Amino acid sequence: MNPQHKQDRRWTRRKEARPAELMAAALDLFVERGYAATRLDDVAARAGVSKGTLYLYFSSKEELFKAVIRSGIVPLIERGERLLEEHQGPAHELMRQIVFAWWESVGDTKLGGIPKLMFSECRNFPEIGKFYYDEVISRGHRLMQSVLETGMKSGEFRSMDANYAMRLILAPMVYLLLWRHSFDFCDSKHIDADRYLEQHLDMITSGLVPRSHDQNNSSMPAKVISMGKKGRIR
Amino acid sequence: MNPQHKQDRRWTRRKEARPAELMAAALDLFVERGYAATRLDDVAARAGVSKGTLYLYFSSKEELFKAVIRSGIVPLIERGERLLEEHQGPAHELMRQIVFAWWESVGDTKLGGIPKLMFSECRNFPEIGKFYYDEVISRGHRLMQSVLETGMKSGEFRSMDANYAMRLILAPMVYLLLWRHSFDFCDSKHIDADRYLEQHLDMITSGLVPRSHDQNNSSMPAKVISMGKKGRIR
DNA sequence: TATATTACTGACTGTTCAGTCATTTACGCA
DNA sequence: TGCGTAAATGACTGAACAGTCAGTAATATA
Repeated sequence: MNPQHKQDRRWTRRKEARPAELMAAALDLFVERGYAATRLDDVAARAGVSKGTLYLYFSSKEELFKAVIRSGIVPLIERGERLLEEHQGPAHELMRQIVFAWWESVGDTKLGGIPKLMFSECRNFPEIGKFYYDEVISRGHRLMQSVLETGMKSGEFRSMDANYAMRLILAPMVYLLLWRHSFDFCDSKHIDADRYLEQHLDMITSGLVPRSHDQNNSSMPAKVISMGKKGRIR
Repeated sequence: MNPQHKQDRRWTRRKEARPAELMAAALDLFVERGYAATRLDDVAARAGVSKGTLYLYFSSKEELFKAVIRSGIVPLIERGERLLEEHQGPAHELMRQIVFAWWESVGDTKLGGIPKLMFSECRNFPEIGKFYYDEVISRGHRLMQSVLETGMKSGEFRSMDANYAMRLILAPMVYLLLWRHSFDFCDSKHIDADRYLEQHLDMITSGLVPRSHDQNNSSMPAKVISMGKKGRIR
């Protein structure tokens, strides 16, 4: 009836929605192809606008990239920090909670592509790299290190260098993410993330070596193993 | 005296040496800037030739990239496999040996940039990614998994899923490499690789939880910790 | 020393793509 | 209903760069 029906219009004004849509499209493509190989024409097309419109909202490709990173991760790290503040009870429980919460909200999500992107591009964009390091990585590090230190103080964990331990616990988690976004497509044995994380938690708490009475064996006690030629455990 | 002295020549013929020099230059620049951001003019310049010469030896940028990857890693994985064949004695010793040999010959070397490169680019070059996966990653995986299975059979390690354990042991190693080639420059606390690897070996063998008599504590036994809500240890 | 061969050069081409801007279209408001 | 303005367009520009090739200079051979 109405000759000016919505369908007739070549486009509509949607000032409010554009930035978020453009950022979502950009995240998809950056993750899929990497920064350099992503064309802004494609980003615009996926967001349903023309390239000119993109430039109304972002002044350059680099600014768009920054915005994507910023908006993707700020809320997440804050959530982790809240978990730490509010937690009561044993440290290993908190650790477990953080590991799986992180996987559900980042790893198993589109956002999981951001760390991969940052690892790939941070040398080409040191400024963004520094931003990501300060706002995400270092805060994540501090978070996990606090958990460990709490556990060591209470005697729940044996005492060791918390800085290195923190890195060794986070490494397999981040590595899983990177793997998913790079070589997973080659891998015939697809990794079950829950099982991987479960076994990770198990290994770092129990170690590879059998507990004293678990079964007979010819192995040396753990202490000796850890004191090889370069033994440096302070 | 001699008017045709070597210094007077604009260039000399060095057919044999060119490919290796070009590949070395390319490795440097690919690692430093990534694949897309590396210009072939710069590669040629660093190798002391013109771009035309580069094309005498490599038919395209992608072919050059492949050649760099291929020549860098083939010898290394073979060395690891030889270690496994020849080894006598406890598995943890072999593991230790592999970890540090790998670090010395790859991690602490220009070659250490290759894994970073491959993680960054393998989605853009699936063919090269597949090649790298088949020739390097899967062989590395098989190697470490054999070590673990040997140790489990002898009772030196407690039995668990060797595929996942293998990944969890390799992850912090590769992660260290990736870190070095990306965020390390942001990090005020530079990681001491030996110490990191040492603590890694220690943690996976001994775990975080204190041994029975180490000290009093309020922690739960390790078995309980590993059997949380999603317990899936087969 | 003269000639043939080929490693090497570097200016050139064609393409791709970030970023621009004159024009067109939607829409709030009088 | 028409007018002003702001949103959106898409053809265009200029720079960067992979890949080419006609020409040049080093070296082998005679």
